[in-house]
Amino acid sequence: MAVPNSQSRPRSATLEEVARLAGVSRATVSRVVNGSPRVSGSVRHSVVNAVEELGYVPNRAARSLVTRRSGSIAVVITEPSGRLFSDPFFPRLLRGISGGLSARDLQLVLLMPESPADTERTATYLAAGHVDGILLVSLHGDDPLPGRIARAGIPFVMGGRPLRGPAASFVDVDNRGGSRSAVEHLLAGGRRVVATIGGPADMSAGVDRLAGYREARADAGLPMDPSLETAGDFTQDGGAAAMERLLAGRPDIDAVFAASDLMAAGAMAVLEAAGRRVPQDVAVVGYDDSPVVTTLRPQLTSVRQPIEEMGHEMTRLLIEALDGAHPVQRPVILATELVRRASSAGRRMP
Amino acid sequence: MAVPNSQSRPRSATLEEVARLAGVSRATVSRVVNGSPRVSGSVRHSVVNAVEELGYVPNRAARSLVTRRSGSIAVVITEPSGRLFSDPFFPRLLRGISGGLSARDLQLVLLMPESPADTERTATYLAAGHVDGILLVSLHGDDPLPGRIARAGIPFVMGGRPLRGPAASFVDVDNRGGSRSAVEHLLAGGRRVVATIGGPADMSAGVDRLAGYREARADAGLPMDPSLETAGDFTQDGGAAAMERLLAGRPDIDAVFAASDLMAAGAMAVLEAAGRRVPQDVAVVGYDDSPVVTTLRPQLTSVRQPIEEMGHEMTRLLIEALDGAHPVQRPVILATELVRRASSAGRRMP
DNA sequence: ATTGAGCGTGAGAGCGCTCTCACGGAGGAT
DNA sequence: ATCCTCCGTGAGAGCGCTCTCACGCTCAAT
Repeated sequence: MAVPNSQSRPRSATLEEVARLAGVSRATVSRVVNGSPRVSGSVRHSVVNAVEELGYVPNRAARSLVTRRSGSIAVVITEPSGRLFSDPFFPRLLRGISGGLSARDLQLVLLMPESPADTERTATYLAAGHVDGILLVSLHGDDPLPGRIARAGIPFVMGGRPLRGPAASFVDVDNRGGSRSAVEHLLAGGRRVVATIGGPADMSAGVDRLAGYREARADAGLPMDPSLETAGDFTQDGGAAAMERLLAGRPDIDAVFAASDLMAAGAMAVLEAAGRRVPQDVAVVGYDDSPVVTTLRPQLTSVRQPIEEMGHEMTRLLIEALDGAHPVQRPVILATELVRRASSAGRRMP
Repeated sequence: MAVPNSQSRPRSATLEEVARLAGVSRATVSRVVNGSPRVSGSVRHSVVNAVEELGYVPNRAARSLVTRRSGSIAVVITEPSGRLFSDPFFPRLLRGISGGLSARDLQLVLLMPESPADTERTATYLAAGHVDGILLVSLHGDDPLPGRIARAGIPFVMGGRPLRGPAASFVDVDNRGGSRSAVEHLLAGGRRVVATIGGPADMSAGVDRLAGYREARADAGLPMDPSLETAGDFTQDGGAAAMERLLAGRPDIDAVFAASDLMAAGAMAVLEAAGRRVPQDVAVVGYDDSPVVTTLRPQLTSVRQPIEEMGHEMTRLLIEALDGAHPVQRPVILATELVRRASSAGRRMP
């Protein structure tokens, strides 16, 4: 058992003490603290003074014991290690989320389950109602969390379109449109053998970006060609391995669209090693427009996603769900933008 | 006022209900749930059954109301935006911290104050005792948080040696030794005009890495030379600007040690633009050994820091402080390792 | 047999807060 | 003058838990 050392720490003032000092009842102090309008000016004033004099801060535990609200929301990032290290996506998303929170006095609790055991613990924790709402990020198809949470009746919002699971609010970027614009750009630049390195097939970001690639080809009258499609795991190593597979099967490739910048970086390294010049021999386009793109040589053309805004929207939707008695489930899709750089310079100059 | 929608959600079972089902008192259920040894086998068994049948999960608010412990610890990252986006340091550190937590049933609360107003809110929140302990990361010299927290008597551990402020436990890497080894490596490779791009002067990581650079020079009989020293802010842009300053003042530079990989990347871009070849004309060494180093051409020699381990150690120290009645203040310094890559290949072959 | 120690269990207080309800007084309508 | 309404305030219950204390039982020591 842990040693109870709480006694040694200074205990802050209680409502009771403030009430005594101000010469009113606990109920009145509570009203003032919580901004109730039903308090006369003079009483409010003396209460405020007492609060300041004692440095009173409400005890959250006591408050949430009766209100059944914790005043905090959880962000759950379910990522089997690896990406969390290298992908700038997460810090940016967190920033957006935390920015959206600033107006409300809500605390952000970050949970990063990795093992199935972690996920189980996390599910229990969440289902126990220890947070008022949940943001789920980086979901894979088979994640049990959305189901568990939905059953427990806790409001939640997902980042990225869920492939399956219960109906719920989510925020996503226009993955399909983004990759479409990337591929259209490559075709417009005179490229004819355009391959793709897709994302994981169990994530909507992977599925949708592949769909956009196929659509752009179809619009240009190009049939689907399995020898030009392969998948990675969004990491640099995964991108390199994918590029090797593509090159082995289709040496005539003259453009590659990778579903993440890191995969594009891996692909470029492999192309370089294989003696292919970028962009002269093979054009490359990435996805994310992460900071890494400017360190690459040549600099990488990439699909920019409004990641901070995505986080911000997620928070907004969740707060809406927290406030409204009627939980409205709705998707929010954010637009992407192709940022052209040297890695995909066209063959024929316009 | 917020709409109270808590009523609509299913309420989980209480101790009372479990006790009734198991035919014992609340106190006994509490003992079982908290693993007290003073319960007979048969009673324990029937309580466990009742707990499972009802899906009982203790209410944290009620528990911490009486125990005066919240069961959570905060990680406070005080970073004026910018770096949080691009620097892989933070996700890695968080991973280490959260890994160190897994044994204990502690929740991680992440706080990222950016503005002074945020910092104020955060200080109030923390001082109110809403968390049992605090991890402070990325502290700048003038941060008011350590003082506030120390005064409130809440256990905390800092990441990185504090430049000033109250005595406290901290975990740091051997910044001085790390940069020493980097500069020694450059000198051993036949470089003679070795410059440095240091970190911010208000952070110990900046101060200590500069000290290591000077020490290595002194050991080699080279005097301190202000024209070879400049400082950046750990970002890529900052590194680029610093490199430009250096090059303008000392065109004869043949090596640069940058106090972060991102600054090294910025420096390399400037060198390239200036027509200097890396490593033939100018050798470059970075610090962090972050994933970005392998995307650079040539690949970047860098000082590897055990960042995950640092997070892990911070958690360990904090838990120690939480458990022990006597808060021992002590520093932990972790070793670094120079990882040699192409960007600093020696001039004379050994 | 008698005492006492020790152990498992229950009763009950109380953590600090919110919220309902009742109450008294002011002020308007009759 | 009487009644009713409304509003500011206080009393008090109770949220779910932990923890102290007391009780009764068993079993060894006398």
